[in-house]
Amino acid sequence: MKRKVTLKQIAKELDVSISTVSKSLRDSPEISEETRLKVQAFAKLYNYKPNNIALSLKNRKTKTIGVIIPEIVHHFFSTVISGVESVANEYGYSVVVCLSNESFDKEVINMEMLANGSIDGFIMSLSKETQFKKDFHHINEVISQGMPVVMFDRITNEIFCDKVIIDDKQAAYEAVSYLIEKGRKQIALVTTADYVSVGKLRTDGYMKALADHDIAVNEKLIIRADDEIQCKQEVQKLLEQGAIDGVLAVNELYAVTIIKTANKMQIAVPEQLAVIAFTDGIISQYATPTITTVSQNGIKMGQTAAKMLIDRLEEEETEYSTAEQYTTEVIETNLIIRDSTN
Amino acid sequence: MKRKVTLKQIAKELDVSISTVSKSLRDSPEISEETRLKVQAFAKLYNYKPNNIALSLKNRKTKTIGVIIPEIVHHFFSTVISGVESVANEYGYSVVVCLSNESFDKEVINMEMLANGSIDGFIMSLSKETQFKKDFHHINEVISQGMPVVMFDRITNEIFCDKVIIDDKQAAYEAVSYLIEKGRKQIALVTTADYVSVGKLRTDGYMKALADHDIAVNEKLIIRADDEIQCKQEVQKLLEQGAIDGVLAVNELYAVTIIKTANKMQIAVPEQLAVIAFTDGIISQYATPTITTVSQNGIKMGQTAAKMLIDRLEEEETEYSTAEQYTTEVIETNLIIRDSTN
DNA sequence: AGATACGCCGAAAACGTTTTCGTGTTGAAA
DNA sequence: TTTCAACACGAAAACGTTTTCGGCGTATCT
Repeated sequence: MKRKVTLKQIAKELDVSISTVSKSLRDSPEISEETRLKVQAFAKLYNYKPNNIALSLKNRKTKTIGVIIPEIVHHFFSTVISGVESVANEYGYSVVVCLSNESFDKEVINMEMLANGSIDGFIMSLSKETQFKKDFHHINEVISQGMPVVMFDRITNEIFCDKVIIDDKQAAYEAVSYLIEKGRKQIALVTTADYVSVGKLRTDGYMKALADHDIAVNEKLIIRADDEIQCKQEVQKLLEQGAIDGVLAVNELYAVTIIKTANKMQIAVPEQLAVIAFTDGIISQYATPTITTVSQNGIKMGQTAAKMLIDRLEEEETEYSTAEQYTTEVIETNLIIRDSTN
Repeated sequence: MKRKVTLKQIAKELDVSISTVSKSLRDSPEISEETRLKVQAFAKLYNYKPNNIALSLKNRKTKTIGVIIPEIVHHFFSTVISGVESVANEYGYSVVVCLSNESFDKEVINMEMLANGSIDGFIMSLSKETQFKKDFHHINEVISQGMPVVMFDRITNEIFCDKVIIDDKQAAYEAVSYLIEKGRKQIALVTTADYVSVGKLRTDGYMKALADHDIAVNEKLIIRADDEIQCKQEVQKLLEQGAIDGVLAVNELYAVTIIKTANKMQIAVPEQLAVIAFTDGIISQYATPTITTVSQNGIKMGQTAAKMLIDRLEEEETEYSTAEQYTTEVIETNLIIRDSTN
């Protein structure tokens, strides 16, 4: 078991100073070619690699990005991580992932843990509980310490930082409009509680689409479901009443639940009921019928967020940071037409 | 923008030495109560938190676990991460995730990057390319430097380290046996190339089940598909010949592809074709019909791997490490019966 | 009174780097 | 021969901690 070799050991072995070794390895012109080559050869032989921790301490930067998300077992969030990871790596950054499990406390703990020197900046999406409590002190804390934060998807306007989102309202608007154009007249919206930021926006888009097409909003057709069971029950009621011929579900799980419910009631999808889901994921691609979705492009969100954060980090370096202007990038969505609409 | 406060700053402010501050904050009995309380109050006021990097450098350990997986946009791997994260957090460890994207080179680069002091140990699953090349020098490298490695799921016997796997052979055996018990006689196996370690084992289990039930193995019923398109084509051929009434697919995607193919050919699942998939994930739960699966319990795999690694790390601490015995934990699988079998 | 003990605190080393500055040697120019 | 620049290298500080050791002042014991 040969431990990692350090500059000091090389120096001692070669009977030169640590400085000489360091300079040699960094090809400093201060060092004679003879010494330089000798040191380099020795270092290569012993497979010397500089210690990241020591570098981090010295440079006061870690080249690491912290990502905090509510859940990783969630196709959307994994795609975001995937996107973050790709551009982070491209720029020589590592990624550390922490999960809040939708819990405020865990979100706070994780942030504090990472904020103490472990990372250079954050990319995060708020937990449900945080959105509910509207308590963002932990985020303001790290920002005020000069650590850049980029929020994505589940954001809040109460925090000033860079953000990347999709235009939830517009996306919902387009989805509902599509249903209307296809001749649907009684369109339900199945969403989550309003305190989840995206839920509210999607509801707004739904309403606007109806209004623009001169369809009256029927509050009974707006279902706020906490889980799939509730979703199923509520939708079943509406279907029994023959009250709907189209539905926009706020996520894939709800959409597939709705389709299954309809099937069980001998209601054909898409003939009698057209379904569109937010969040394009695996399920929509493999459900029967395949589901028309609003694609969120998590990869691109992740890539954009990472790029914004890294720009912020490198800009800081050059201390030009009078440009304290935060920006919000909007990632375009698009409707992926599949078999659950016609 | 108030930068994080350090011991040095507190010391200067309070006109004591750095040592005194450090000791006060760690409740050392060396320090008088008066000084101690004064320092603690001041530290609390300025929200002092020790710098992790400095601690890592001093203690030569980072309290961080490195996880390298082939893909994160994959339900199984995300559940594993989720499991790792939960027990890591419980023991005060962070998790940094790197993706190999099934590429050997990226796997090597990521490992070398993390191995230089960034983490205390690895949890990893081999990329396809690595399994194909059978080049494990990068893993042996870190192990020989005294860094513990735990491999899970996609492992190799050529590396000596702790491992956590499922009994792929046994699981396949049980799945096929179940099909046979349900009266299926012509059972196909749809798998991947044999160099993927789990592929080989599952094939073995399939063969053994047939043999134990006195059914001759028909090589034509063993399909090695590189992707879903190939899977579809091959299965379609078999179905046209009426050659099969049951199938074990090595993953969910293949299973759902097979079901869709059958549906299109007016072949009823499960009546005319029973389907079982390896890897219980989202798709199986929401496909139509829902799919009977071999559950892999990624969460538990992750938890077990994390526990093994942490045990290894803390054991090292006490330098009792004569126990250089590596163990392999086998996570039990179970068949989740759904609607694709009867 | 002198020796001893103890309470309280600071200096310094260590972790592994990078970098600035200083210093000794050499050779050439004056 | 003196002066000076160029060259090659080393010492030391710095990043932020923890911890060992030593020291000083006061109180206690003989």
